[in-house]
Amino acid sequence: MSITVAIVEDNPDLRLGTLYILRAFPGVDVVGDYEDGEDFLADLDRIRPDVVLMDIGLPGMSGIEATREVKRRHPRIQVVILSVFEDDENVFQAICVGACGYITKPVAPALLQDAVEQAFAGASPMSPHIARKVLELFRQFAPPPRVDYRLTARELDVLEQLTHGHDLKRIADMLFVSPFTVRAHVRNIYDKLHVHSRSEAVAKALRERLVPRR
Amino acid sequence: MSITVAIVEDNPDLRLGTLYILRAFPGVDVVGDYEDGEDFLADLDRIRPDVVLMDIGLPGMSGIEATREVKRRHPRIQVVILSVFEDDENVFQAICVGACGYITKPVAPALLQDAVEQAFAGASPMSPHIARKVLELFRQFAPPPRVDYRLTARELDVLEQLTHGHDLKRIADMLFVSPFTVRAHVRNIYDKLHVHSRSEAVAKALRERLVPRR
DNA sequence: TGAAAAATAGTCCCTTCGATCTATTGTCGT
DNA sequence: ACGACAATAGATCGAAGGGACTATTTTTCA
Repeated sequence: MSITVAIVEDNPDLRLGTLYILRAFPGVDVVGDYEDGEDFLADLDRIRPDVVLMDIGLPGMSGIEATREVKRRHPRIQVVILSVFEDDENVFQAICVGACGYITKPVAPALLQDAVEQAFAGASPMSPHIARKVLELFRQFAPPPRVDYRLTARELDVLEQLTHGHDLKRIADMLFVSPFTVRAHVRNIYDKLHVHSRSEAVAKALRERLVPRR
Repeated sequence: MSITVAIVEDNPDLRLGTLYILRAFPGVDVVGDYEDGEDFLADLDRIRPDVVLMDIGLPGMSGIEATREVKRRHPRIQVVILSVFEDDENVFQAICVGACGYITKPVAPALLQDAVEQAFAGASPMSPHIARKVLELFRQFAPPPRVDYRLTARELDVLEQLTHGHDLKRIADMLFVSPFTVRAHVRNIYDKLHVHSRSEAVAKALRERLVPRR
């Protein structure tokens, strides 16, 4: 039983090159090659490949959007991004829409075979440079070594309300205290965070995860 | 100029095996091998390797803890985890303490050389299975898909400055325009984001990643 | 059981902000 | 060449915020 693969790549040379390279490998069966996302998605339900090799820079819909649609319709299909782009935004988007791998072009033939097999086996083929980007992005979202500003529980209550954009009066109402009290807490928060305005405090609270993100 | 490498691995066979394998490669210079984290850290300031190959399951302090200390003292040192563990928790911890790569043992000699060179070059050597785990972990922390509020480039400039806590005058100075102009942009931002205060706009910008988080 | 810390409430003064306007210039796409 | 939109600049007014204070009550904890 071969691994069925579809290729989505607008550059004819790259598309055909990839096609012929994969044909050389036993165990891999290319069931379709497409020059844009629309054509591919029109065929998707019929061909149902195990693995999709997806370019990002396509005419019409982008490879990111096409990937989103693939995963929406067939979550078990493994999509590997093959792209010249390696900027944070594309990597981030690719992960978020459900790509299982990300390789920068050009791809050596042996790596291409590895990528298909790894993707099919439930692993993630990924270029080392991309992996680094993923790690860096990850650290942005993971709980960072949080600094202890010695905020009291009440101060954290107030700070969280500040991040919801409420003014002193509204916060006072929600916490059942006087606006003067809230103001006092806010002042203490400013001192402890070493900031001088509401927006700076809110930014620090969110960037350093002093309060829940949502 | 060789890449200097330190090895931390308690199993003598694996440690010496790794050592001798790396010795076979020109361009790589093993400057120390250690059987636990404490010994390694005692030598760290003296040997200052470019790359550390770190086991996780060590006697005494774990490789995770040792990695945290390495990155605290020398942030530019690249630590690659070599471990038999591939559970979510170890992968997660390794990333959080600053490891730049994660490879599961046993490691083929050629991969070992690649790993050292990639780590030194600012990339991240990572086994495909680990990469998959990282992607899955990433999606657990992934923020919601970014909404397009149709903010203009200039409005995004202003919004980003707001998240740094600056007031209108300072932002005006930095963007070389009048405070009135900044004020106008801020108003348009409020309209588009459907918010009514500075802190609410800042919170929305950071929570929904409309501006870089750091 | 005290002292320290936190939470509470208040005043005064000045600055900044937010809402609502008008208006000119520049740029992009059809 | 025109319309739509963006960027720029400005006025006015009341509301809210921020700095610098004081002061009482409650909680915590050694």
